[in-house]
Amino acid sequence: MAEHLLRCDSCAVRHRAVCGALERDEVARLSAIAHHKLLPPGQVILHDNAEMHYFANIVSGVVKLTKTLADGRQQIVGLQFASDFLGRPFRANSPYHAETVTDVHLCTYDKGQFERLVKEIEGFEHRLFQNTLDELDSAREWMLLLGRKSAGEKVASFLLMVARRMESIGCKVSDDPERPRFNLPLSRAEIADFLGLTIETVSRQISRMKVDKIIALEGTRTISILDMQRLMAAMEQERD
Amino acid sequence: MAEHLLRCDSCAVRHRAVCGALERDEVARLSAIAHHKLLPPGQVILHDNAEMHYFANIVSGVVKLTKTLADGRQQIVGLQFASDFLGRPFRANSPYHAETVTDVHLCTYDKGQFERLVKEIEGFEHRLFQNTLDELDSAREWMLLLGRKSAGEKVASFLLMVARRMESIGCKVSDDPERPRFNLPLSRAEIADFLGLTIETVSRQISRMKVDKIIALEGTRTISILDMQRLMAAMEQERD
DNA sequence: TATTCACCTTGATCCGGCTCAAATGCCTTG
DNA sequence: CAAGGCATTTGAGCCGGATCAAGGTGAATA
Repeated sequence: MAEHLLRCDSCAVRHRAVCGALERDEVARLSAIAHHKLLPPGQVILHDNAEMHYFANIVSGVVKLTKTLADGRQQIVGLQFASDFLGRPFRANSPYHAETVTDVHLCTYDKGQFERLVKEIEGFEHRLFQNTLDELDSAREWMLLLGRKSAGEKVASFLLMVARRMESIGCKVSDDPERPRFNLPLSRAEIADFLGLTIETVSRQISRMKVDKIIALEGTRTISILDMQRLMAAMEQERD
Repeated sequence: MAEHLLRCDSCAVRHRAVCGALERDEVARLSAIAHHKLLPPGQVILHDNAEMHYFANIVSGVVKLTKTLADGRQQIVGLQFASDFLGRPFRANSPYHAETVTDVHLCTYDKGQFERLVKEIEGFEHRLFQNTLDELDSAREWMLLLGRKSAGEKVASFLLMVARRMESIGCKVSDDPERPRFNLPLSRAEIADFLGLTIETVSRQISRMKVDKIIALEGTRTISILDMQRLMAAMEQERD
């Protein structure tokens, strides 16, 4: 656990991610109890059902939430990006496992202190609640994907989701909105675990999209979307 | 829409399902704004992305939440039983479709009045928040099932989930905890949509469990679990 | 430059669950 | 009780994605 602990002094901008509706002095109160942690890839943040001792904002990097069956089959049940919140207010533990996917910069808060602030600051819990509703929406969106989409549709949906997320946190490599270019944060194995597929199937679908000139690869992690129209068509839209 | 509207006068017990931590007089305030609705099976409660005009407690019956792809493939993303809450506080609309599965008795609240009460009553929003965290946990549990479990494991998990839910709301038919007996609220088609399978596969798995003497059927909807041990083994446990 | 090792791709084969088709309940209505 | 109509079961065959098995690639180390 080679974690660096730094004083949090100047990340108020990031704190707004959790508490956008809060007043300036309330953000300051949050900053006052925050510490920073820098974690390498593959670091376990939270063991299955273990007690959680802190909350955190992701300042940069990607965290995966996973669930695993007794025989080792694994499913990624959530992906958290910069500005996402990590932790379950007023719950002792969580029924899943959280692990860094890339280098991750966390802004952490002691559980007790944080929960006290949540109670004291008007509208704070409301905001966390709305965050959780968003997470629930994404989870259900992903249930539709897992239950009903083909391998090709799954991979297309995944690439679009990552492109959108990377765009929104300013991690895109290119500037052309019609031809996004970005670094995949996940390995093929992790993509497979997210989509309910095998590594081989993911690889084959990506290769096919490359042959079809829908995407281009540089190395294995940098992806350019060449034909947004066809990528979106490959995803199969929702009705209504 | 053959809906019956009744005055809600004596369902304070049910209201506690939403607001268990509330004081007696606060429950009374909730009762004061409540109306009852009786809906037949197959009734749409909420269209995809439509605006929602009310909140509701389910007093009895089962409601399914579904998402559908453009070509008609459907996935059930949530099942709500008696005492569950329906609606998204402070959200205008929902990205899914809600429909009755059985006869459903709803205790409904006008959106505006309800949200006013949520703001006024100390701890009410907190409780709704915790409910939503539970829903998020179930959704993620189901993602593991959809992405990584085999057909047999899916059906076993489903039967156990329904048995547990029916038990907890007092809808069991038999009293032997080792040999639960209950009426399946869902058709084979709905089970398939819940598990990401086809009708035929669901039917075959159920038939196999019948042959294996793990369960017994009376008609097509009444199920007895004969061998809880083997049913739980068939489900494949989670690690940790 | 060579070596290693982890990750990724590609090929060949297999199989679980899907599709298509038909038969069998089971409830409803006359 | 018969007839009709839906839900469910059962069968036969197929196919998408899994599995098994080599290769290829690229970054880190020697």
